[in-house]
Amino acid sequence: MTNSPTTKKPRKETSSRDAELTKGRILDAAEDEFAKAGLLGARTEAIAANTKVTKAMIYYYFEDKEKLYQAVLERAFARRVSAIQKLDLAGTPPAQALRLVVESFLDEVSQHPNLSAILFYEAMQNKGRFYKDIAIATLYEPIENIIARGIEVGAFRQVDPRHSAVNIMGACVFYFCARENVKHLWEPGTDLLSPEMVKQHVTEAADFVLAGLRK
Amino acid sequence: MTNSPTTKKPRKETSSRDAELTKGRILDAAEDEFAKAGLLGARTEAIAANTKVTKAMIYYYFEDKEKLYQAVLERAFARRVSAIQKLDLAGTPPAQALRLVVESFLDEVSQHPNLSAILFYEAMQNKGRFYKDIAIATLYEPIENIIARGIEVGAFRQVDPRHSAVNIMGACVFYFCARENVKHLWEPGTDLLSPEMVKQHVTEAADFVLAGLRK
DNA sequence: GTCTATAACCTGATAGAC
DNA sequence: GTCTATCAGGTTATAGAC
Repeated sequence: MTNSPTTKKPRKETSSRDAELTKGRILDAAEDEFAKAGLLGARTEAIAANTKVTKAMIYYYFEDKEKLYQAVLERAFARRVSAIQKLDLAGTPPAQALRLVVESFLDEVSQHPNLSAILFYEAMQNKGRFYKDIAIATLYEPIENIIARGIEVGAFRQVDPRHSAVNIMGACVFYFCARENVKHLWEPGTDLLSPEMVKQHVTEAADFVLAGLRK
Repeated sequence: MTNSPTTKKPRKETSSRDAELTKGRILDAAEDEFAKAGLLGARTEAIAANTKVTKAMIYYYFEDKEKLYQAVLERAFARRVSAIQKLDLAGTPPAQALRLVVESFLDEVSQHPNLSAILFYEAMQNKGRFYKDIAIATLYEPIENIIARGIEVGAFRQVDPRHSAVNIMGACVFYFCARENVKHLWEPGTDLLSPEMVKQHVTEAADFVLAGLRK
């Protein structure tokens, strides 16, 4: 908002003093911490430790822990919303449309694995207190609608679209959420977020979902 | 261990003073609390509040919060182990066997919805620090083996058994874990743990899984 | 076995100097 | 904008009476 011509000028290089940078760093560290521990378990001290500034800065920029949490959710959902808006779901045949949403969602989760964990914590501990409506609108309803359409057209089995949408989400995100646990199923040292592993999961999950509904 | 003949005699009815009863109550309350908040977020105070005894009893019987958590996990897994041992998986054709494990697992989760939440928290927060091995042996490996067999026999598609096992677990438990959030998809006041809703989920999930693998 | 009281510590949040 | 210091309240865990 300041129009001062000095705004863009790099300041002393000694100690970084940049509002946007600091704010961004806090958001990044907070996203990590909330993904690991949820709103309840997250520690502001731990967030600060992964930042190049002190704990006091969290309160300076975000007022309190809960507001910071909401800011993290907002940023994460902004990505989700813009991703889903790019898809022309209504104009695509159901089977293809379903693959589109699932793959779009999985691609995003692959690039931001924190999202699925945060969503899950939010659903489990906070009962969707903060993001309920937007989550339903961007995650479940699009899938539910496609399934309903697919049944009408005779492309999908006679399932309950709502239950199916929920189960599909589960099949998609579980891998990411539980990765630090299920990784023990694979050879020691296997990174479940490596490009190859992620690619395989996306393929497997999308195929699984499509096969599960197809008539 | 005490052989005293007075052991079974009911004591004064005034103030219940029964070791096993108290221990059981603490375990029950703890299971609820850990399912809601995870090891990290759980409050011993909250556990005590849902017991008819005080917080001090938790430490008297279980030493500390982490030991109590482990006791809860052990009890929950004992149920899982005994349930899976009752099934004759090796002697049953793959498709049927898979339906058997999935339904057995879902039935148990239906009756003890806490299990799925605890498993999930354990996987996410604690990275399976406490129950990793037994979880793999009782949850993932049986499914993985059936899938591998089903592919050999030509009953299932050519999938990766390991990835599929993980995705199947996700499709099964997500409904229970996220119930307080996804319930907003249904009419207000809908109880996702009601017998009808649970029955529908079990049917939908089992069908979905089978259809997703069948050739 | 169960309680009350409290110690010891942790964590969110703020004040005030720079 | 950033830091250090610190407070207030919450939380685990224990001591000791009954």
